[in-house]
Amino acid sequence: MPPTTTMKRIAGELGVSITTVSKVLNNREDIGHATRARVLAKVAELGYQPNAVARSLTLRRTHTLGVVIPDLMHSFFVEIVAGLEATASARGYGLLLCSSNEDPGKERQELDMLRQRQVDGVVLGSANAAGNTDLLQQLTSIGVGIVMIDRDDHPDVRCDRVVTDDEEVGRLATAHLIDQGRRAIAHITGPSIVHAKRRADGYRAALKAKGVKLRADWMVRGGFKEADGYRAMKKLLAMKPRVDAVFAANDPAAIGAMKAIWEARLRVPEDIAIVGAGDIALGDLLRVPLSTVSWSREDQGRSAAELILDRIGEDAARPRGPQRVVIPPHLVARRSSGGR
Amino acid sequence: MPPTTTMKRIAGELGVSITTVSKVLNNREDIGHATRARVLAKVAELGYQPNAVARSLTLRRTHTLGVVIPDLMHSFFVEIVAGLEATASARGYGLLLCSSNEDPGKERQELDMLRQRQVDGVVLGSANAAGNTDLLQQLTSIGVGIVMIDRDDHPDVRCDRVVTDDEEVGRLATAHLIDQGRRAIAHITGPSIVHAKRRADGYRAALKAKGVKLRADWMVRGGFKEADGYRAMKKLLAMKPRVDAVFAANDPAAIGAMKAIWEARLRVPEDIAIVGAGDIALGDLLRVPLSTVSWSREDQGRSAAELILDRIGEDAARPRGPQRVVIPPHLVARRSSGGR
DNA sequence: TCAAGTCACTTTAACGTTAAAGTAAATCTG
DNA sequence: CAGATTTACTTTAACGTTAAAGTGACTTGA
Repeated sequence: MPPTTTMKRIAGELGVSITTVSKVLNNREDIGHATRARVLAKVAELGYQPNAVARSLTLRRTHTLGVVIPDLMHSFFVEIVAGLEATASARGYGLLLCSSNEDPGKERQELDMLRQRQVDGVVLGSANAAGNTDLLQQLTSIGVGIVMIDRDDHPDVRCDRVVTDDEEVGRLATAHLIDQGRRAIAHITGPSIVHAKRRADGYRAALKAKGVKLRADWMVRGGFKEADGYRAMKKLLAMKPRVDAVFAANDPAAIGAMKAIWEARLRVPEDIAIVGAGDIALGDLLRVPLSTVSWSREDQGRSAAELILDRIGEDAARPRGPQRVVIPPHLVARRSSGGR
Repeated sequence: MPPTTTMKRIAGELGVSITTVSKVLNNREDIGHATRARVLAKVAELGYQPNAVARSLTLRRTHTLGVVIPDLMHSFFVEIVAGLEATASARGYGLLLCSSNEDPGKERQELDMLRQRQVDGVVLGSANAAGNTDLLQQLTSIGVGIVMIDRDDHPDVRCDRVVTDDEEVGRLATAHLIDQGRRAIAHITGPSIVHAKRRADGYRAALKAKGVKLRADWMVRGGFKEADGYRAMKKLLAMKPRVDAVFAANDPAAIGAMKAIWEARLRVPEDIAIVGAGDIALGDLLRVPLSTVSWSREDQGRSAAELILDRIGEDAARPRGPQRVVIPPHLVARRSSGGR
């Protein structure tokens, strides 16, 4: 192994002090023309690269963000990470990626690891992490910036948040179905998290706004998985009169619902129109392309990175209160709602 | 901001030397019962956490792997990262994630960044990176381990590799179509990289092995994107007699081919059977579920992590030559091939 | 009983960098 | 032309940790 090139080596070969080399590399003013040139030449000759670890130690800055997401396999989070990566990388920050697998224990462990590694900030995409409030507070207290993605829990943690307008998601989906002339519109709800509840609120609000009847038994308990949507739809199909449209809390649930409809030998959208939410990849390639409510995950990731970097970066303005960025959703009308 | 708890602080409060604290935390033998207990108590009381940056500086080990992939949006690479993450995290290693966007320039920049950050190893998932051989060699020369995923270029770089058996991929797909009774089997090729060429080799080999005629004009130039498959299929549909089966170099191309078939008012698989490769997410939810050849990307990621950690980890055996792990593919028969 | 260990520590130095304070020599100022 | 200022550096200390060498006190062995 060749000896690593350090400032010491450069200084030694030139007969100047290490500090002089450091100053040249940091573009300090108090270095003479000639010396600067000599140092730069040597740096090029030896292919010197600064050691970021040593730098981090003195500067107390790692230029690294920790990213904790619940599930790498879920395209949703990955798209957010893509947005994060683009912004962070452009600003010279690295991303330390962790997966919590929805497990608060693992999440805790990962957060601890990130703290030990002295990351400058943490992006938290976990869907559930009750119980780690203490750690999060501790992190902010030692100056680590935190951004939460699509979460409204941990009210006591002073941090930025980037969220979707979930009520608007429900409103857009439902209003679209009404606009398509449907009047018996059901909702397959998600799990009991704020997230999903707000989508249900939007569903109710849209019906009310347009004066369409809301029947309590048309809101059936579902979930965020395909099987949940399937089961819920089975229940809806058993009711009379039959509903003519369904807004499912997310796309996998909507796909499950479609499967149940086909099994009952009915047609989508002729007999029952379907709208989901989340715009999963390939939704447009399904047997019946799925209408959905979408929002830019890349923007969400980008915003998260910007918030945190503006808070902790060198050019950080004076301290400011917790920010909240809302990413607006929009309707993607495909065939499942008869929208196209 | 509360003062950070360091070994210095602990040593100070107890009136012992910093080294003593360090020894306790590293479970060294030469510390007395009583002292050990006192230190441990203080550590717990102050919630001391070691500073990984300082540790890295002295130990010359960051316990971090760099991961460079071409595209975060592509589920293929993400699944590999998931495999990597699980293994690395379990062994106490962090993952520094970079996206090269298929751009050799950006890749170079990312590799440089990883070097400055003193990562212990690099996992290279980039699809193309001609021109960076020098950097890679330099990295290995300073002791950084490298694993390449699904690549056979850069023959001069001494590193481990984890690849699929692409010829087998082609063989499995083609043999399956033959077994389904098809005899006019076309192949939509991928781009001109070894990867895709080997799949074509497998196609030819399978036909030959089973004595099925191979017509040169049944191999049409495609690509790895949906549009490529669509275009290629258009050409195939213009030929007489019509083919009754197609093996597309990957799933997106297969999906494009199906679209072309439907546009021609033909049926899949009744008129033309289709098999892809790669097993993209949701392939089973398509209008016609897509038959494909799959292999475990998670295993691929896991293997990569194991190879590199066994090479560079503290428990690393004596130096060994470059390893090569082959992940075996298997057929996933769905409806598009009439296989189910 | 005294040299040779052993035990339980401490001291010193180092990892590669930057910040702050120090210092000669050259230059300006009135 | 003496004192103040500027220029172009160097010295010292620090970031938080670990490795290697050192050091007394106490134990062992013949």
